[in-house]
Amino acid sequence: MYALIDCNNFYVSCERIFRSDLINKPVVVLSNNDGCIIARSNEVKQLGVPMGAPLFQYRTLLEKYHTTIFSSNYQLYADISRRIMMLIKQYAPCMEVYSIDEAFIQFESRTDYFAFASHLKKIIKQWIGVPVSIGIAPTKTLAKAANYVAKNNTSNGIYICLSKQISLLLKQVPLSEIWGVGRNMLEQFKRAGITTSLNLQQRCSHQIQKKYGVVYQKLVMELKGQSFLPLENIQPKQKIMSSRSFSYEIIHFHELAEAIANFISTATKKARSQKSMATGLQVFVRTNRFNQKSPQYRNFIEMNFDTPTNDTGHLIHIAKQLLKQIYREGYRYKKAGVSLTGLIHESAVQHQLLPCIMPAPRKRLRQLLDNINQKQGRNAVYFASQGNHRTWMPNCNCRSPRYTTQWNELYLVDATY
DNA sequence: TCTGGGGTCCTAGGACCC
DNA sequence: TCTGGGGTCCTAGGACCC
Repeated sequence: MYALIDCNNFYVSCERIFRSDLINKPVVVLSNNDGCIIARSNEVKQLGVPMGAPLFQYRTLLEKYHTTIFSSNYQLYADISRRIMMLIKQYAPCMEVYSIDEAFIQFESRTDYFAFASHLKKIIKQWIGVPVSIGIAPTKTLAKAANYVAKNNTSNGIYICLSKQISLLLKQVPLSEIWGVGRNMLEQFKRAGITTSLNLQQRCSHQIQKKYGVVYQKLVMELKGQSFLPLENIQPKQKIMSSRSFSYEIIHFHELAEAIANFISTATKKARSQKSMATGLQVFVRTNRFNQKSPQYRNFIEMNFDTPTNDTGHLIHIAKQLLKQIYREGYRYKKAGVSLTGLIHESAVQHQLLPCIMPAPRKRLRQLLDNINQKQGRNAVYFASQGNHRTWMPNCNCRSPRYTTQWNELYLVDATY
């Protein structure tokens, strides 16, 4: 059997840990640059505010209901997530961390599913402060569906589906909510007369495979109760991306280059932390696609290396050369980013026959930089090309304190002393 | 005025091999 | 006019996820 443990309105719940005054009050969390609404409390969902909606379209409505608005605080959310996952792991060693707010666990059949789920739910609320929903079923896809019912159709946030009860479960889950059915497939299925989860479950999996491919064959088998998707281990990323929308539209090359240098710094740091080297680099820029009045331009360039690297300085240099090739004067750039591609493990690097371009001292330098930044805080030391002011950095005007990861932002219990 | 930032997998088709 | 029968690897694009 599988269980899916999913945090309720995760980012909002993280904010509420330290703001108990906001429980049962409308709360939203915004994307980078304070652009879109990416997490909503139940009160806000009930107002009809959709996921991913631009803030400016709903600001009046939110203000009318005295909604508390937060910029995103990823350091906080990542730390809370880490604590929850560690706690779950104590109860269920066979575990897959599926996303920042979801984990699958697998266990042998037992008789006390409900007691087990209730205990887990209670302990996570008590120790961490985050409410979760738990769905239990014979396959991962069905556990996802059970979690949907747990969240929406139950009062205790737990739903258990045994093998014989699959039809009863699927009757409560719209096809659009089935894991793996996106907007496109929903349309395609609809044209084939498949409009409900049960319709899809009852189709012959071979015919589904012929028409839609092996992905959807597995999906149908999973809906029938036959497990095809195993728990997966955390794999090193195959590519690492870093990009941002700017707080204003950038015109000058040097500002764009400064932003790109920062993206390289972020991406290479991630690559080093998973002991990966990049064999390729992509750089892209684009103007504001929503501002149809100003001329539009977007471009992308990539380069592959003979010698894999994760050296920040080296990659900043290359990225700047690439940026020169796609930068055009006269445009107003709103977004840019980089991707490290073809990542391979350090130990798998094939060295060149001819002298390596990356002498050993660079490796020591990289380690030193990472160590200092680890101890002293992000960007305690950085490359000059990353700039000092970074005025282009996305807005985050309503970010809460990073209560659990920054000494100077600790939760203040009493300020009298 | 204001519109996020990441990822994965699969398939079809072309280039190339013997 | 006639023109084999296998393979592999790579890439672009399309689908999905949070």
